[in-house]
Formats: sequence, structure tokens, C-alpha cells
Amino acid sequence: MMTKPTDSELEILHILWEQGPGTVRAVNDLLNERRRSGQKAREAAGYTTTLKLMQIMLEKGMVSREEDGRTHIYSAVVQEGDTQELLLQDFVDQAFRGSTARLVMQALGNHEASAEELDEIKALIARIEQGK
Amino acid sequence: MMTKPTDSELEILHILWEQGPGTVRAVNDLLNERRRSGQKAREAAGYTTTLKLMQIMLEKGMVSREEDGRTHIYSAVVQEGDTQELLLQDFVDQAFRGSTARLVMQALGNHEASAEELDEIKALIARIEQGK
DNA sequence: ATTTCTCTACGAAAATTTTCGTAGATTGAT
DNA sequence: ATCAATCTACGAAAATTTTCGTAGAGAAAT
Repeated sequence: MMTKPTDSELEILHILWEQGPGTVRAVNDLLNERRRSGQKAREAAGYTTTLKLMQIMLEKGMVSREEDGRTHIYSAVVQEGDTQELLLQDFVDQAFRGSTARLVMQALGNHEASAEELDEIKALIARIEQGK
Repeated sequence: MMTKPTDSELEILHILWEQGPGTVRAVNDLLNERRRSGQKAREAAGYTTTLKLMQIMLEKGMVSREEDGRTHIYSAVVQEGDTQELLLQDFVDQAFRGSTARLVMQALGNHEASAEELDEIKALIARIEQGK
């Protein structure tokens, strides 16, 4: 069974997805780097905070780990696309009462997308219409 | 300043947006009706739970109210579109690391949209491309 | 007019998520 | 061999959100 990650867990998963397997230290450093440089600079997380979260994620089966000397190398078990699908399903239900179309409209309407992105989306729509 | 509603608050806002102003009783009834008939049947909320939430929302300025005899009629102050934009911005940052395009692709890829919805989206894209 | 019902107010319990302090073990440097 | 640095484990505090019990006031019914 696949369970929905909390906000903090998701933050860690993103780092593992992008950087690949890593130690708690590495994850914590990147996470704080990212928090510092983000637009709404959040406060840095303490090392043991990240450690604890990753231990919890291990229990939940979201990540796995491997011993490497006295440290542990963590890897994401859940996949990015699967997790995003899960989160998106919940979000569209909760914020848009299930209407994917309205979510897409809102997303396209309010955030600028590049010409290339729009082309990609058009191509995707064409493919969907084809497949029907 | 506009603050992000919690999950429970959003649930109440949806009812006020769709049904228009109403009493705590009316909101609570509809909310439980909806919870019962939803796909993942959540447990019913007690009357005072909903009352308390609406009082908190009043403090936050999300809703307003008007006395009507000994009861109160609540109205949404924040608008649906504005709230959805706020939520979407956070969500795309958190779950898709800021990539609206990937969110849209995921949304269109995994949820079926009707032909009409797709047409609407295509029209919107055309309008955006026009406006550039 | 007494009982019953329905409403608001409000404090605080319960549940969830996030944070961190402390302890103990191991490595590396002085 | 001692001291400092770095790692894991883990319990529990802190923060946030959700839930509800209880009290009191007013309206409606018997």
C-alpha cells in the first residue's frame, strides 16, 4: 500500500529523487541549501530533525537504506511520478472538487508557461484525443 | 493579507461557495452528507466541531456572519478562484518543484478529461499564445 | 412554567506533524 | 590514550490542526 507523504517527507523525497541515494548529512545539507535560496526562505532544519524524519520514512517503507561503514545511505523507494499522481489526485479532489479541467485551466491561466511547454501540452492533448 | 485555509476550512468554504450563505447547521449537514456519499466515506463531523471551525474562520477573516434572530448566517469572504490560485501555487511548488507544465501533463495524463474539457483547454492555450 | 430543543461560546483533549535534546558508539586527530 | 567530531537511536517537547464536552441563553412544545 502506498501512503501519502507529509510535507516534510516530500521535501526529502525530492532531494533523493534528484540527487539519488545519499546520507542523512547530505540530504540535510541540500535541504537547508534549498530552504535558504527559496523565495520564502524557511528556517534551517537541524540534523537530528532530518534524521528522525528519514527514520520514520524508513518505517513507512518510503525509503530504504544500506549500511556503509558506520553511516547509512538512503534511497527513495516510492517513485516520483507515482507519488505526484497520488498527491495530485488528493489535491484536485480537495481544492477543485474533482475537476481536473478546472485545475488545468487555473494552472495555465495564472502561471506563465513557456511556448515549448504549451506545445508539449498541445501535443499531449492531441495524443489523448487520438487515443479515444 | 490572504492566508491559506486548512483542509477542514477548505471543506467548509466549498460548501459556502456552492450553496451561498448559510447557518452552521446547514453547513454541517451538507458537509456530512458529502462525506457520507464521497468515495472514501469519512466520518461525520459533530455540530460543535463545525461551529468551532467556522468561528476560527471568522477570526481569520475568511468568512463573515450576520445575525438572524438567535442564529448566524455565514458567508465566504475569500473567493473561490483566489483561494484556488493560492493553493495551487503552493501545491505546484511543493509537489512539482514549481513546474506548472509537469503538473498539467500529469493531470491530463492520468485523469480522463472529456472532449469538451479538452476543447476548452485548447482554446485557452490558443488565447494564451495569442496574448504573447 | 417546566421541560425539551437548538443555538453560541469556549476551553481543552486528541490527533498529527515537526523539531530537537540527550545518550551512546565509532572514527580521526592531537 | 584522550579529546573532538560525527554518526545513529529514541523519547519526548512543541506546534499545528481537529474534535468535542460542557455551560448558558433563548425559543418552542407539552
